[in-house]
Amino acid sequence: MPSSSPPPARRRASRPPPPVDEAELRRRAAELDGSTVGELARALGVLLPAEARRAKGAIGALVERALGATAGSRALPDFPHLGIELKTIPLDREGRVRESTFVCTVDLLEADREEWLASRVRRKLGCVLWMPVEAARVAPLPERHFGTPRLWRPDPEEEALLAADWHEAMSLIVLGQVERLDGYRGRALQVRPKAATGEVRVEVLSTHAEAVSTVPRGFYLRARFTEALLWR
DNA sequence: TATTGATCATAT
DNA sequence: ATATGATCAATA
Repeated sequence: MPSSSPPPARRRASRPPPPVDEAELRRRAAELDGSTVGELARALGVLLPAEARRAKGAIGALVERALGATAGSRALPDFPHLGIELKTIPLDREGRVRESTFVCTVDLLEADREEWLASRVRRKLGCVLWMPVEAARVAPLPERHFGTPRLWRPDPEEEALLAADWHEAMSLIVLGQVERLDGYRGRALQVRPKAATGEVRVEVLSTHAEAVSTVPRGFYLRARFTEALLWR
C-alpha cells in the first residue's frame, strides 16, 4: 500500500459515500445483518449515548451514516437519487415490532389543500428500506443486533388502508375538529403529538375559521401495521 | 401490558 | 424554530 493512503479513522467519525444504485444500497444494508450497534458505532468512530433515554434516534442516525444517506434534515428521502427512505424498526426477541414509526409532521394549516396522491405521507412511504434492530429494553445499546433488511413498497391493499386513515385525520382537521384527533383513530396510520415538549404550540383553523393554538402533531405507523408488512 | 401522549438528540 | 432521527414513560 502507498504511504499516501488515508489514516485509519480509529476515533474520528467517518461518513461513507452514498450508494450509486438500489442494488448497492441493498448490499450494504445486508452487510449489517447480524452485526451489533456497538460494532458499527466503533467502525464509524461514533460515540453512543450512555443513557437509553438520551439515545432516541441514535441508531437511526448511525445507520444513515453507515449507508451513506445524504438528505440530512431536509424534507427529502434519505437517498434522494434513489427515492428511498430509511427506517430502523425496533423488534423484541420474538421478532415483534415494539414501537410505532414516525412518518412526518402534520401540516395543520395546509390540510385543506393536500391530496392523498401528492401527500407527504404517501411520498414518504413510497419506498422504505426497513432495518430491524433488536430492542429488548434490557439489552444495552451497543449489544443490540441488526436484523435482515427489507425494501418495501405499499401494495394496493396497504395503500388503501393508509389512504383511508389519512383521509379521516385530514377531514377532522379541515372541519376544525383537531382536538378530536387522538391516537385511538386509524388502523394503520395514526396521529399523535410530535414536539420537543408539551408546551409547544402551533396554529390551526377552528370550525369558525379562527386561528387557535394546539399541540403539533405527527403521522405514525402503528406497530401492528409495520409488523405485518415485515412478514409479507 | 399495550398503547397513547410526551419527550430527547442533532442539524440547519 | 424547524426539520430530521425515534423511544420513553404515564395511562387506559
